Amino acid sequence: MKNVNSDIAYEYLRKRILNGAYAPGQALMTNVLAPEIGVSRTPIRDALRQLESDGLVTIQPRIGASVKKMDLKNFRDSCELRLALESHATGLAARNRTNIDLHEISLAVDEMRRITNELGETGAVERLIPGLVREDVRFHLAIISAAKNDLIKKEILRLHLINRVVAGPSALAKANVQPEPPEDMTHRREVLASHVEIFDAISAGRVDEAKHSMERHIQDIIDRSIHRLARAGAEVATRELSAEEAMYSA
Amino acid sequence: MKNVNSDIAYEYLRKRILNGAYAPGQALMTNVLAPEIGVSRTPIRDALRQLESDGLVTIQPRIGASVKKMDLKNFRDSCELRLALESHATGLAARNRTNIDLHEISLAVDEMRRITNELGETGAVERLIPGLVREDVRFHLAIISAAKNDLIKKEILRLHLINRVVAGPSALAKANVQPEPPEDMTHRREVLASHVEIFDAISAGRVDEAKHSMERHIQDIIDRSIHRLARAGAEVATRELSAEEAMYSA
DNA sequence: ATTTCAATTCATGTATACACAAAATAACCG
DNA sequence: CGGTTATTTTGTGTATACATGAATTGAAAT
Repeated sequence: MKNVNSDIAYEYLRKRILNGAYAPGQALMTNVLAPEIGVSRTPIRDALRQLESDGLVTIQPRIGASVKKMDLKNFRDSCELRLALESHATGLAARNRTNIDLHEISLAVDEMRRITNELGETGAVERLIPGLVREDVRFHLAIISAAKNDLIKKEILRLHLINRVVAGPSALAKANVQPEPPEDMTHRREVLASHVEIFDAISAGRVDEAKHSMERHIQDIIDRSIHRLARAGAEVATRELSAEEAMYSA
Repeated sequence: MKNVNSDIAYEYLRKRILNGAYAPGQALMTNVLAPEIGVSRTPIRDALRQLESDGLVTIQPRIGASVKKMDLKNFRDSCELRLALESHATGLAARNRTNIDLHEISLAVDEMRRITNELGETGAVERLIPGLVREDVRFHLAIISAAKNDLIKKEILRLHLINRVVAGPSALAKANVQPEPPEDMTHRREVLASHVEIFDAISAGRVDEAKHSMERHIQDIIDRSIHRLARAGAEVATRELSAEEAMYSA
C-alpha cells in the first residue's frame, strides 16, 4: 500500500488499534472515521480491508468493520501458527544464513547477554527491560531474515503483530497481570541460554537442532503467555503497546 | 466477502486467473473490467484487493493491478511455506483428531488404494486420474481439518491454490511437459504408501512421526514439481485448472 | 537517427451522491 | 403492559464525477 490517503487512514487506524484506543469489538464506521481522519470514506474502506487481512479487523457485509475480538482459542491458533513458521524458518536459517546474517544474530545475542548481566547486578528493570525487548526482537528478526524466504518472513511479522498486541506487556498490564515478577531473573537467563543454543545450531548449520531449539524456545514463550492470559480471564483484549512494536510494523 | 457485486467481480476474476484466461503480468484495469463484468469500478477494486491478499494479483499504487507473476524463487518460497504448515498441521492432527476425522482420512486412503490398484491393472489413465487427484485432495484436506486450527487451515488452502495454479496438471500441459509419464505407476504406489504411513501415525497419535512422514511426502511432491517446472523453463506461468481446484476454493 | 522534453492521453485515487439493507424507534394491537 | 408490526434512521454498498499522477505520443533539438 502506498496510496497517500489510504495510507494515512491505515496508519491512523492501525496505531489506534494497536495501542488500545479502540476496545475489541468496537465498531469502526467509515462515516464517523472520515471526518475524524480528514479523508473520504473510500480510502478508509481500503484501509479497513487491509487491516482485515492483517488480522486486526473483522468486516461483516452490510454490517461494517469492527476491531477483531480475540478469544483464547484464536490466540492459541495464532501462536501455533507462529510456532510452525518460526521454527521452520530457523531450520532454513541454519541452511541459508550468510556470514552477515550470522554476525547480526550474534550481535543480538551478545547485547542481550550484556544487558541481562547488568540487570542481574543492578536490578534496574525500568531502565533495562526495553533494551532486552529490543534485542529479543532483533534476534528473532535476524533469524527469519537469514532464512531467505520472504513469504514466510512476511507471515511471521504479521503474526508477531497480533500476538504482541494480545500478549504484549501493556496488554497484560491492562488485564491486571503484573508484567514482570522479580523472580523472573532465572527466566531471563533461560531465554538467553536458548538464544545462545539457537545461534550455535544456526552457526554450525545443524538444521534440525536449530529448528527444535527454536520450537522449544517459542513453546516456552507461548506457554507463559497463555498461562498469564488465562489467569487474566478468558476474554482477551487487543491492547496497548508502542516503541518496540513499531519496529515490527516496519 | 459477501457483498453481492464485489463477489461477482471476485469470482469472475478469480476463475479467469485460475484457468489461465489472463497471462501472468497482464494488467487488470478497473475501467475495462467494469463494463465487461457489468458492475462499477468500486466493487472491482475491492475484488482486486482481495485477490491481492490471496496472492493471485499484484497491485502497484498509481499503476494498477496485474496478474501475479511467479518466478521459480517465489514458487520455491511458497512451497517451503506450505511444507512448514502442512507438516506441522499433520503433527497437530495426530494429537487432535477425532474418530470422525480418522474415518474420513481412512476413506480417502482406501479409495485411493482401490483406484491405484485398478489403474495398475487396467491402465485407464484418462478415466481414473481425476479420481486419484480427488482422493489426494480429500486426504490432505481431511488432515488439515483434523488439526483443529482454522488459521493454519485457511493459510494452507490459500497456498494450495497458488501452487496448483502454477504446478497443476494443466499448467504443466501448457508448458509442454507431459503430465503423466507412464512409468509413474511406481510413483503412484509410493504416494499411496506415504498416505498409509501418515494415516497410521495420525491414527496412533505419534505426533513426530506423522509430522515427519508428511514432511517427506510433501518434499517429494515439491521436488517433482520443481524438477518438471525447471525443465519447462525458468519463467513460470499462472495457468489453467478446474474441477478439482474448485474444491480447494470452497 | 537519437535523445530530450512537452503535451496529451489515460487510468487510477478520491470524493460524493444515491439506493438499499439492517438496526433502532415508534406505533399499533393483543 | 408485552409483543408484534410499521416507520424512521443510520450506515453500508455502489455508481459516478473529478483531479492527479503515470505513460505515451509527438515535436524539437542535438
